[in-house]
Amino acid sequence: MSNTRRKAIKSLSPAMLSKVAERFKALAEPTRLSLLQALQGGETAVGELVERTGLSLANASKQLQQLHAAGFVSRRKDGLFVYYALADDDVMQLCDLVCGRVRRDVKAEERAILSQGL
Amino acid sequence: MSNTRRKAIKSLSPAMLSKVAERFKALAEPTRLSLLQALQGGETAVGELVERTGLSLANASKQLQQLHAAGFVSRRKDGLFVYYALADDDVMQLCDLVCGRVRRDVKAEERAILSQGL
DNA sequence: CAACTATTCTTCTGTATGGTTGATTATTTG
DNA sequence: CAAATAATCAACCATACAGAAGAATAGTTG
Repeated sequence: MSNTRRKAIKSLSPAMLSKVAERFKALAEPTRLSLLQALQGGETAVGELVERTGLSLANASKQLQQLHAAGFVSRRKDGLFVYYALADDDVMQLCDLVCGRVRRDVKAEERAILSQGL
Repeated sequence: MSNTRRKAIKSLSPAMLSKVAERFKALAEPTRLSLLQALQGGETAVGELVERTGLSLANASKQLQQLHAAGFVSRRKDGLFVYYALADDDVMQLCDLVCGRVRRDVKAEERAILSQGL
């Protein structure tokens, strides 16, 4: 029996899979997520992001570059400052989806612990 | 577009950010994505997944465990076989979002190359 | 039980990368 | 020009992890 029923979702080429994985990888680090979070207020300079996140300047800069390479944030230089911003709202859609999962799981875990303590 | 109040991640705790990052990390590897892709046909045993993906048995098993730990796939043992399945359709929503981005970017790149050759 | 099969576990190696530190490049200002 | 500020770059270290190979486990069948 072979896979006769092909769904609307077509199989991606290995090259595509790599690119997709790369994008996910950019979101797979708490520090980068916190930067994205800090960017929700709108376009922000690196220094300000450092204050909001508590990251070191060098590290923040490095992680922002990765987010930029992955296409999740835009970059604009103006004078001494470099301003980053969320590239579009795909990012937040992604996070919302995952956050939903996490919240559900956390709640389930809490329930499990509670029922244990009875 | 009206200025619909976008429900954003409001200051997730570091612990939450870690959990979210972990979920993304599970999707940040081509091999795991290919396993998810192979699971689109429905519940499938490990051996069959190995055939579809070309992964080694040990590796496939390992990666499936990670996907399971992240809650993206379900696991059911029946006799000698272990059957995995997509846990829900969140996974595919996530992938579709990212695939959309990747496709757009690839096309943009193609255009860039074409316009260079003028 | 013993032989067999599907899966998982264990151990190992190479590589990728997060974060730090210090130097370096832009840009403005005196 | 030199000093000050914002950000990036470069080198480094420690850790994490994908993937391979072989041993071990669990369920099946005679």
